[in-house]
Amino acid sequence: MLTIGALARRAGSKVQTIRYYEQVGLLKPAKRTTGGQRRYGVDDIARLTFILHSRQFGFSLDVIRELLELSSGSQGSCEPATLAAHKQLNAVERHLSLLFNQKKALEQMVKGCTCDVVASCQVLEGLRGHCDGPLSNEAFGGQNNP
Amino acid sequence: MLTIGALARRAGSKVQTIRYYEQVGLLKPAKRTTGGQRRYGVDDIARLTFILHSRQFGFSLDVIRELLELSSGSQGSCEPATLAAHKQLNAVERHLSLLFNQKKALEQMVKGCTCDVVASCQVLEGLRGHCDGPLSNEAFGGQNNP
DNA sequence: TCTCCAACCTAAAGTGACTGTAGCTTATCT
DNA sequence: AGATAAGCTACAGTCACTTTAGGTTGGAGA
Repeated sequence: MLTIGALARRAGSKVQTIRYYEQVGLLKPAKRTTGGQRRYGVDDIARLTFILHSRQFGFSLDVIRELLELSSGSQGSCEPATLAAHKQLNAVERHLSLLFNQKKALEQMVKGCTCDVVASCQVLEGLRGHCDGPLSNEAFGGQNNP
Repeated sequence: MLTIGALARRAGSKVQTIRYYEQVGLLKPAKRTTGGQRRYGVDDIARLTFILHSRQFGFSLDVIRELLELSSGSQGSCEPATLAAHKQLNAVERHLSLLFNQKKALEQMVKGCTCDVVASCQVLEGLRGHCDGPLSNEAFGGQNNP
């Protein structure tokens, strides 16, 4: 039986995060000592690990809730899981291309600025939007509603 | 003189966002009609545009506040701006590599899953962490404290 | 002039996924 | 028995908005 601190060290999370996951129903209410302290077993380690891994993949807590339920029964189709993974992959790819454009535009801005006074600073000019190059809106793929 | 709705359409933001930016002090309190409605001029368009552009680069509102102040005076060094841009570039690059690893791991997971039952689903297995491949923690570059 | 209604207003709460704080209690070690 | 690390709850704070509720204004058509 692990204390909450030991579980946190084991799984690589923070104590508060574990309490938070219990609070929002991702972890089942832990067993308690007579004094009211939480104690955890092997199942709890596995469940927390599942959640933390899923978070690293970027899944939302709501999706993780579904994945946990799916994973706990061993019967039935895994389609919801693969569907969620596909969706997440798409989201990550969209996010990636957005960030990549940010990176390119920032690089241009930083490279372009050889000045040292505000009046002619390429960075500030870029932010003002008085330029046609890769700093214009189009650099971001014209995504208004993400 | 533009209404808040016209300004929003012009600059490509939402009405609520404009009011929010005023509330947190990024936009100066707008002129008002006798009835209390906001009216905007050319300066306001420029300032809002600056903010929106900066947000597209991923700058936080606090940083944008500084950039605005810097930009409004034309004297002085632009070093704080280039410094902020460098920092932002670094942050974007870190974020990119994290996302790239997420993408690779998700692709592996999705590609690997040819099953259709929960018991042998590669996606769920990957989340459980019972595998050594690119789905393990190392796939994320071991970044615990970002 | 009257009426209508889209567009405006404020204040406050909600979002996601935690993190931090205050003030107290428990478990363990010596 | 006393010290103290680690635990507990409840609630506020973070960021950058978004949503909601309930009321008011401005301009256009009849």
